Amino acid sequence: MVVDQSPRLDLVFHALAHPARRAIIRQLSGGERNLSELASPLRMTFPAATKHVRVLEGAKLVRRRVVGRQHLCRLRAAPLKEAMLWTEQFRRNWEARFDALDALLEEMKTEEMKPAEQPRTRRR
Amino acid sequence: MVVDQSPRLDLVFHALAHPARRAIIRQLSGGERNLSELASPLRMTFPAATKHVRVLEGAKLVRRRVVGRQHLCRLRAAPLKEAMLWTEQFRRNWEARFDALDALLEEMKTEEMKPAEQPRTRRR
DNA sequence: ACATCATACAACCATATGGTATACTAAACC
DNA sequence: GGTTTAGTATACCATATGGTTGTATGATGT
Repeated sequence: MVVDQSPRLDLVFHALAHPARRAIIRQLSGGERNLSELASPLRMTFPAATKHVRVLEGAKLVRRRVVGRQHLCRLRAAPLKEAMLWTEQFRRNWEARFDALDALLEEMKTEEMKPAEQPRTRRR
Repeated sequence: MVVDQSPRLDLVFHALAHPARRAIIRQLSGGERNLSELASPLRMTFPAATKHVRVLEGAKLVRRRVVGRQHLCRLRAAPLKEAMLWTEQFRRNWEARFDALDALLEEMKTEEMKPAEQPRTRRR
């Protein structure tokens, strides 16, 4: 498992990487919306906005149901949970209180694995 | 604040959207690595790999320091925390036990704010 | 029946992305 | 001093992305 080959995460993170799509998600967190409602606050044409919705659908973040001439979209946040779980793996890397311990363990490991590498001092 | 205009999040989520870059982050979570170490497990040429490292640097997820001819990279996970906090906003949308309450609150809100909108029944 | 509304679809465009190959620079090693 | 070694820089390529305009379709309201 050298390269974390997870096309699902690719799609989800890519979907989140655009402000318009995050704005859509935000709107949908307030409940179901049709495409016009989703598009109107975005400073772009309607087709552009619906393309963003399609990207979100591709990532399984949005589900659409057609009612008459309206396409109602609803947030499916489960993939966000997956994304958050992936991110969560690295929590210890941003928790400051672990920094010193991390540094120590790291130096002990590098010393026994790669004796050539001298222990380094940490800044911050 | 219609469109969540946060270029930082753009960069972070985009950085996470590629398996090679997630693999690099994973490696760096085990401590400092030089570019060759980062590149070797990725099935691509060295220049391609260093481009990915640059993307991570652009998102402030990786910091590089030069020691002799080696470029040592270290994970800066703080931006991951930001990303996780953004995602966290929508936790209630994927927590099943809140679904019924969410639906109720949503219907109450839409009834008082937009009287034209008829309360919709929720599936699932 | 007709106009309007909500949306789709296609063509097109500029730029970004992800990759390659090749040539270059500078430190480390013998 | 010459050869690895580690990494950069440039040019190039195919495809993806994010946007536009214009046209079509089908449901709704009068």
